[in-house]
Amino acid sequence: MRNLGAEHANLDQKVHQILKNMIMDRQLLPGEKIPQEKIALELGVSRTPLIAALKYLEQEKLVESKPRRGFYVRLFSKEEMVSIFELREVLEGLTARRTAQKITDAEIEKMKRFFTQFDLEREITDFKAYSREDRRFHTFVTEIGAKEFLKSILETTNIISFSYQLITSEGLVRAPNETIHEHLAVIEAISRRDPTASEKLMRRHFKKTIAALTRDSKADEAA
Amino acid sequence: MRNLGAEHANLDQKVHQILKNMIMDRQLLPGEKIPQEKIALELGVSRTPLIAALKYLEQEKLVESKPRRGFYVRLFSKEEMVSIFELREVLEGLTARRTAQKITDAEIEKMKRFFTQFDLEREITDFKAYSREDRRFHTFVTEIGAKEFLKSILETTNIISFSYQLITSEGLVRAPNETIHEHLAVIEAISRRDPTASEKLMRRHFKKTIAALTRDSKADEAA
DNA sequence: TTATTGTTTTTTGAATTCAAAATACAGTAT
DNA sequence: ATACTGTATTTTGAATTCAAAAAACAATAA
Repeated sequence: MRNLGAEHANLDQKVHQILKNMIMDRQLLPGEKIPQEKIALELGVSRTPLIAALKYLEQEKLVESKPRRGFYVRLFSKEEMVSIFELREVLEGLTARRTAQKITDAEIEKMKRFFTQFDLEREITDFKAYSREDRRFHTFVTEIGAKEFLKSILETTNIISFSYQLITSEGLVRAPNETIHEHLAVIEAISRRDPTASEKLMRRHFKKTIAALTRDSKADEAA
Repeated sequence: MRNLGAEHANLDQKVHQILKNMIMDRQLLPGEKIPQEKIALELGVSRTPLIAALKYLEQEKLVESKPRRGFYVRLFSKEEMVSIFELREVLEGLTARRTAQKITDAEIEKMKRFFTQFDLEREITDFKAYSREDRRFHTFVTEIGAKEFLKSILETTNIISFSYQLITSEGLVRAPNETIHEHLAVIEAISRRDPTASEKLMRRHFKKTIAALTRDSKADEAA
């Protein structure tokens, strides 16, 4: 029962971050009800900042409120997942374009080191490491290319797709050996500072994931 | 002092909508501080649902909270406005594509009636009517093409650009006689059910607005 | 006059309280 | 045993309360 109260000026963000982590770590499962009294006690705060955080998460679509019932961890349908990736397709496409325009030489060097830990000749089996690198890469591009606004929107969709990856865990949406080449192609285009190609490649990358999601079952790709 | 309390199960949304309207109607001006006690009294509710609504608006970027200072109506820099339109460019581009795929015959008929009130041969001088029609048209397309997710994001960006139009009021970003043709072209492409053309035209429509915004001053276009 | 310091008032962030609604439970009837 | 009804408990949505911080103001010093 770590006591957070009476330390920071505004508890909302802190509680928000903790809840977000709890959802991502699957301490709170999709569909599950969120026990307010219990969690408030656990964190050593009152229900007030907790509810504020829950309402924030509701807008982020990570949580759902049923009136007079309480808050529940949100559960995504496949249709919604497709919608989320469609969003990322256009948004991160735009981001890639801007990144190609703004990136510095030093950042290019940094970017080129992404995914170098993986051997292209062999099959990539460490899904966890790969999806972590995936996330780090997309975050990196976003940091450079997105203005405050876009970033806050992308953070939402990012986190959602992250939580999705954990859900279908073990099997990612697509095989790393397939997607790594797309990632490398994006890196190459941004390194060349080619905005149009960067955007196109980033969108293509997502389009393929969308196609994979749309193919009825998902039994095939993992191995 | 209309009393809202003790009527609906959840006051947050109601207060939220009222505040949103107050901002759009410019009863609360950009940069101005929002007096909580006063407004709570005016609406006949306590500060609790009011603060919840303010936090919602903060996520929508219509309001800004300075810790220990209170909430202020947000004021947008030109750079942010460009960022907002860039967002709309890709998002509504995607929406137009989906609309072209999903639209029914009846909806096409409805859509074709947009902007018919204006005479293409003459100069359009009723900016207010035109920008209302503009908003209605974009909302119409969004309704059809966007899934819940996209829609909630577009609502934010939409409303922001709306409030912007009021700010530069009188002079819109671009002259109606210029933009009306782009609108008609989008309508035509969607009527043909051509997804690619629809997306391209919608994006081009926004690209031009972005270009206009980027051109240093805005003294030229209105007349 | 203009700064500077100390005091009062206001306003915020958060806890607590409270009534209404929903849920869980127990006892009875079928 | 199962269904139904009425009561107790829990939990929610919202008001109220409270301490700490900020702003407004007044009095004094430069």
